[in-house]
Amino acid sequence: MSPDLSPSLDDPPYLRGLNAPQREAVLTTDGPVLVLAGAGTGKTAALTARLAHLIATRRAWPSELLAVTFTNKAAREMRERVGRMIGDAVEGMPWLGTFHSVAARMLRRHAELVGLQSNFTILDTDDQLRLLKQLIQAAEIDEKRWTARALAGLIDRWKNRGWTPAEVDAGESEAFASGRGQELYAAYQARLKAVNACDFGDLLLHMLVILKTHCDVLADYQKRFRYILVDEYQDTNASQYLWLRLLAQERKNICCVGDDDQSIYSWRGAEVANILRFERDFPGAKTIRLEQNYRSTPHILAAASGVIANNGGRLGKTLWTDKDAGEKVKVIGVWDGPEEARRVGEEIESFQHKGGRIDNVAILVRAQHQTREFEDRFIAIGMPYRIVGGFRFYERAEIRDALAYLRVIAQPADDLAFERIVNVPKRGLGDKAVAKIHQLARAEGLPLTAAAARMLDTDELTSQARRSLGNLIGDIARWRGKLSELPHAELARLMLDESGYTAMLQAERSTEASGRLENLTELARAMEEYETLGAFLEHVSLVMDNEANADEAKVTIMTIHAAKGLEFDTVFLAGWEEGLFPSQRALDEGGTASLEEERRLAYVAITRARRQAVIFHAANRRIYGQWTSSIPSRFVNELPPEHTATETTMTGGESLWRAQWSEQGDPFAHLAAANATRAAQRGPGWQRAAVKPLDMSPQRLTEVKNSAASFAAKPRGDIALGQRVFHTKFGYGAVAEIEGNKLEIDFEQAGRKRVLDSFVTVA
DNA sequence: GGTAGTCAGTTTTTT
DNA sequence: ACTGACTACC
Repeated sequence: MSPDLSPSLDDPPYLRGLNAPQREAVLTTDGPVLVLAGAGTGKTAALTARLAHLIATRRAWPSELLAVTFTNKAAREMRERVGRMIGDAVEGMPWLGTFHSVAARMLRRHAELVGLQSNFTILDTDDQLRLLKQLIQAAEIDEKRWTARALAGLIDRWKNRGWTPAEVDAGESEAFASGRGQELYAAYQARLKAVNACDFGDLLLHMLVILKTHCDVLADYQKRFRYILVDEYQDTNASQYLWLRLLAQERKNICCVGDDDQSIYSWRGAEVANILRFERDFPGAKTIRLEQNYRSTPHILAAASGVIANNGGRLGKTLWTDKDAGEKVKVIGVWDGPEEARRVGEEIESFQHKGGRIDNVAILVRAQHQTREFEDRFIAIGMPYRIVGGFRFYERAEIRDALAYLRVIAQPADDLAFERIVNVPKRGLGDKAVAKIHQLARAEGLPLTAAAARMLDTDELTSQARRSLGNLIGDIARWRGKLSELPHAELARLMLDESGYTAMLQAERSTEASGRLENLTELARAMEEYETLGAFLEHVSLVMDNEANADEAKVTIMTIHAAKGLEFDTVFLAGWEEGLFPSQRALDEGGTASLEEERRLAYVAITRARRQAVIFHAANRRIYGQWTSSIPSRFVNELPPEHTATETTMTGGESLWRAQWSEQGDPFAHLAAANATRAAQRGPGWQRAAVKPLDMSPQRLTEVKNSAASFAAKPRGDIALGQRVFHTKFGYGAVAEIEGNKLEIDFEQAGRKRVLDSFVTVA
């Protein structure tokens, strides 16, 4: 059945203004659909109309639609636009969100199936690295040669591919510390489970494992989701792909929207192959191409098309527009970085004098460090600017500290949070004391807060440290008690005061410190918008964006990656030089595949412009403090000359550079994407297993809350009264009394002390 | 146990 | 050039 695509007066509002392919994308509701949407072709309009259509025609209730995006921004935009079409019904769309937020929502309902409690913590990169570092040290691996960052990257890659530790083969494992990668991955997962936490990759991987191994859970979701909608499909990784394929298998009503030419995230696991083989994955799939561009002028489109045409293996689209030709793409060669910044500044000023609004102007760079040059210049000339990316609100140290306090209260097993705050502000609990607590926690299998509480009954710590730790533990217990009485924002303020954190910042008396205090006030205020502390912490870990001053008109400076999905009247594309863009790393390591991704980046960059794109390249650039001469990017040469206007500030002109520049062949012509199928074959099959309903009763939650304090002592068998033992601090002694795992020992040098049995060895 | 000075590693980034 | 981590000192 083919839907009627001709516009008519009876059209519901959501169809108005859509062109024929867009209407087809909306009205082809059943069966698999792939929408290939080129840059600026009204993809989001079609997507939101499709959701509205499904709801308006009663094909599905809002709660029966699964709609996933990659960024919170895209999710928010979709929610708003659907809301405008269908009104409040959008409130009932719990499954519209990012992959990670949807997966987290699911995982909280089934956490126990992978050994977590439903209030699990979602770790950020910082926590993750600290944890991995501990594991690397514990495994006695040289942490200089094998860094935590490298391991984190590797584990992330494995998770992106949908591999649990058991699915990592020896060859892959070889990639870290001579084959110990898998072992460390397994240890990491065990530690995460022990502290009731997971990382971003786990949100998807755990859900994938659950769907694979619990077919009743899978069947439930397959039944629930009548229609599935996926945005930016070219950015999905293997694990997301497998997750989608499982969920769509039953009804096969899956609509994926994407553009293979805009796939720029392979370095974080995205596999363009997913979109390229959609028709094979879902036989009978209908492919719809959106090719009419509503954004850019013909010159800009032609320039972008000319560049991207150099890539192989594309699905192929021909963008067209009915706009007037407009201005050619300008290519400007300059002497060095500072001159580039100066020229851009001048161009913007003249744009301003002609009546242009500078919030319609963006400077796009390849790498974050390039933003500095522009920042310096704009400060000098008083041009208002805004740098997107960089430090986000929730990544600031003071915010992370405050969050760690909250996590210690909300999630008793969260050792990483405890470690972060144990000596912030300084309370005389340094590495030595923390190491002791760690040792005990490990020996007894306790969370750190519980181990610390136990430690207070002993003479292990110096009296000063003990007093200090006692106060902290007492405070934590008190705060936990207040959790049920006090609004959580109030509790946060109370904690920051009572812990001495605010006082610490006040004592600093610097401008930064007062900014930090303001940030903390802001944090507490943000908390008021959330029902529970748990909901707030979830928001923070999933939605790390910074919504601040958007009022004043400013020039936007950002990376090309950050600009994806945005558009501006005028776009300045800086640093188009070999080694910078395409990046040296892409040239050295990734072969053709990397180079093609850089080229897609160039395509994304050019297509951000509505009216004018200006490309810069400098002859000299300072890289890591060294001045280096550079040649124009090959992408400059790929621009069709009839659509560009070239200009140079150098004598001799651009031909000088072109003469130096010679075509470079590519020695690497391979890149395997062979792993997705492998993971699918490896699955443990469709085992039957009972699913316990999630217990969210108050009793259960209290149990969880108290569990930190209620671990039973396990006395060890090799110690009896009178046993001669050795203690690293107090030396040799004889056991005088035993009470559970607490010992009274008469030490030969130090006298009688109370210690825990895990600190002594039989002498 | 806390603080000041020396040395390596430097894309892109969202969740 | 810059940042973060580690070592040497107080």
